[in-house]
Amino acid sequence: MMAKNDDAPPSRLTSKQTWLISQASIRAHRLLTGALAGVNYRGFHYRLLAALEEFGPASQAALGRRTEMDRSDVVAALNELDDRGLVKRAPDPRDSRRNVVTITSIGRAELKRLDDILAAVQDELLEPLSPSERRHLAELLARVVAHHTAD
Amino acid sequence: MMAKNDDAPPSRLTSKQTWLISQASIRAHRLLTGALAGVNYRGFHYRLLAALEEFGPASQAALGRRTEMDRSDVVAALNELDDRGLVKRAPDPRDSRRNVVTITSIGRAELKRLDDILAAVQDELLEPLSPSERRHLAELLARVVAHHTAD
DNA sequence: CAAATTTCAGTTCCACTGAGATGG
DNA sequence: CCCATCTCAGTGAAACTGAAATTT
Repeated sequence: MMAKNDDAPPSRLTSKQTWLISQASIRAHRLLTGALAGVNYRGFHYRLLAALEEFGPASQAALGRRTEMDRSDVVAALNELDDRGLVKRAPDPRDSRRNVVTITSIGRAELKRLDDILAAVQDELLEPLSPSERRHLAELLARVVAHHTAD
Repeated sequence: MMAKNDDAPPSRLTSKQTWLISQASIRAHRLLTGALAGVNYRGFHYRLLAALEEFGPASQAALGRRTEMDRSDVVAALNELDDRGLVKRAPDPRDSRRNVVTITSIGRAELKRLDDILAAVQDELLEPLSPSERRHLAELLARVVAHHTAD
């Protein structure tokens, strides 16, 4: 007997906004991790570099809060960035419990390179949408996210 | 020294659609798993019941394809549904490699109950959006997802 | 003494892989 | 012989937990 098309998901799922968001997120995640893996980075590397470049030197605990990473994972990720010379760690003279983490000039250059790569990912993800539709999507999502974000 | 607000994510992230989608997906996932956990279900239970109710009795392999679940996980999830009397498994008389899985009347009743719960979740997730905005969001996401879905 | 930071080691959860048994 | 199915056991990654050491 011929193989039927037995891989279509049930319409109960496909009609739900939660499902659409989840599917879109899976696709976005794939594009993103794929693009970063191509240049030997992971998402949290970018998040850490972005936080350091925007807010300046910070403790590891503060970086964890900003990037929503676990304290243990921050340690490991910073080890890797340190090994590549993208960040520097130094003891905080004002609070010796802390390390002050600073982005290096190499780190800034790499961040710029990653910016370009991620911009291309945004473009690829939203290819079927017009510029105004992309803005509208972002605005709607931002309102949903803000509404469910506790302060 | 006063604690600064050191938990805001970098704008490099918050401005990216991939980030917004991912954040929205995390929120949606939380609402969904929370609501289902409240009545002792998991997402894949609903997906399996929905597939069975829409497409009729199916083999476990086919269910795995439809619900995008791993073959191993389908086995475990069906064991649970079977234990609760929501599905029945019987050997396929036409192909004895297969089990034919059928939803029971109890299963249908439970699916209805879950439908109501999930409808409430959609509503809660999209609370800040008007009906027409919700439709627009769904339409934009559907186009993005379709574009990145291989046939 | 209570709280915060860095770090390591261990746990838990999930998705997936491999392989055996059965059968088409 | 090759492929599909069901099942279980095991692997590996990711996020988190606990606790120790240090300092505020």
